[in-house]
Amino acid sequence: MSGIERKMTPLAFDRIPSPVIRRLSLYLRQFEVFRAAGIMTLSSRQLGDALALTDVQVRKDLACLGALGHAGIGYDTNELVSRLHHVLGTDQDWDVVLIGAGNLGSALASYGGFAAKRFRIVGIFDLDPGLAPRSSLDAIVLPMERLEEFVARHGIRLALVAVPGPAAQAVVDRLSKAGIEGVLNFAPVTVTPPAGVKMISVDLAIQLEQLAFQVRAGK
Amino acid sequence: MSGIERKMTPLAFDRIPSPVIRRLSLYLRQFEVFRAAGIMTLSSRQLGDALALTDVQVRKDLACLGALGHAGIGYDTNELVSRLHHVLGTDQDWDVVLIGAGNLGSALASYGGFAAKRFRIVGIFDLDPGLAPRSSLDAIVLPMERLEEFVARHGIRLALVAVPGPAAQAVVDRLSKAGIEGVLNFAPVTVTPPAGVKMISVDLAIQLEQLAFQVRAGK
DNA sequence: TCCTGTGAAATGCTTCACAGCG
DNA sequence: CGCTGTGAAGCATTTCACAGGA
Repeated sequence: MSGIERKMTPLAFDRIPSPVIRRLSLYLRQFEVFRAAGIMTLSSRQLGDALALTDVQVRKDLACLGALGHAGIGYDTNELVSRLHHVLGTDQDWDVVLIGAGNLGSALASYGGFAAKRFRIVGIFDLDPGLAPRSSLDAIVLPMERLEEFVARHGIRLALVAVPGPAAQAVVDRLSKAGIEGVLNFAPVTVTPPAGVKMISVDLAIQLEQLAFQVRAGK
Repeated sequence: MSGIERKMTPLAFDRIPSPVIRRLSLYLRQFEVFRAAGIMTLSSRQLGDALALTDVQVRKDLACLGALGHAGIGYDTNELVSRLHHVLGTDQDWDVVLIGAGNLGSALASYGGFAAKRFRIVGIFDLDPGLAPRSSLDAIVLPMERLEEFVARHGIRLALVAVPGPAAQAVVDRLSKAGIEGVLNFAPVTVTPPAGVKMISVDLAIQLEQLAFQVRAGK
């Protein structure tokens, strides 16, 4: 297959059901594991076993990207990795700003997992720019006043928000005005995304609470 | 349980649909916000507006806890807060161990949000116990050898795993043998939970990837 | 035979429409 | 009236069953 590469048509991404999109990231992660192990081809069954999904579900999901499987063989590891990166948007570099250089913020700043997916934290902002969060940071902590200019100058579209809860909504509103289009919010409060801004919120305490529920329910 | 209050029947928690359970944590967080503002009663409409959900969905969800609303009035803030805490399991203290005292691990150790929900990190374990992660920690970093004894002695049921990806599966297996029943995993790999262990995984890079997708798709 | 892809059935969740209470 | 609770309808997602290629 792939003489020179397959077509990479944009496809109708907006019609992929969101449960599928969430799983695509898992497929990608898993394909990369198998590829690193030198496995060139993978069946929907193998992939499903690894991720605790059925083989049919894997096939239905991957079919959303177009017919990429090979009957009798499975899916080509390299092909799927690049296809999934393309669909998910990680076939390009993304510059990101981080707001908040406290405990969580500095952990995010030095977290290696982002760089592995081509996300680069190019600016860190905090009310107190004196905070030198941790040892080796790629970026320096800047005062909030510099935010708008920095975002505009670098054409940044994504932001990580790791500020205290009470500050979060105002920060997100300000980011929106500065031109940010996507926010990954770690503040443990409900934040209403301004028009035109996509937001995903991760509340660590809520995740633990959900786990406690499952453990108690034996579910 | 407690004299006056409502009955707090266990109900059939295991039949609450999981999308509902995820939202219950959001309702709880929101009820607490309104309660802190001195608001004693809340309608499904108000709650829905705050969380970008329809009023019907809020009512259907809360109906899973039994008929707690008051027609013409709404839901009693105090009543719902304690009911939700009871259902979700945060009406009791949970002792938690943390495995991994690197960047993310030490941020988790000093994250205030857990304590606010009555989760207490009582032990931190790392291959390198010399790591004194950050300033004021409630717990000291212990060597991995002490894990089993510690978990057994304190009767701990929940663990946070913030170790490097390649170590995660082995750590989770070991935690399971030590008696842990629930794992909140931050390692960016697929981990298969041992029998009898509930697991929730949070992959920060995947969240950012999902956000990038949404931004690019304009969806 | 081992595999993918896909209509069709089954399931689960959300939304609608409305009965009923304070 | 305003607001809850709920059967029924409407949608979305998952699972089933099977056709067909290598």
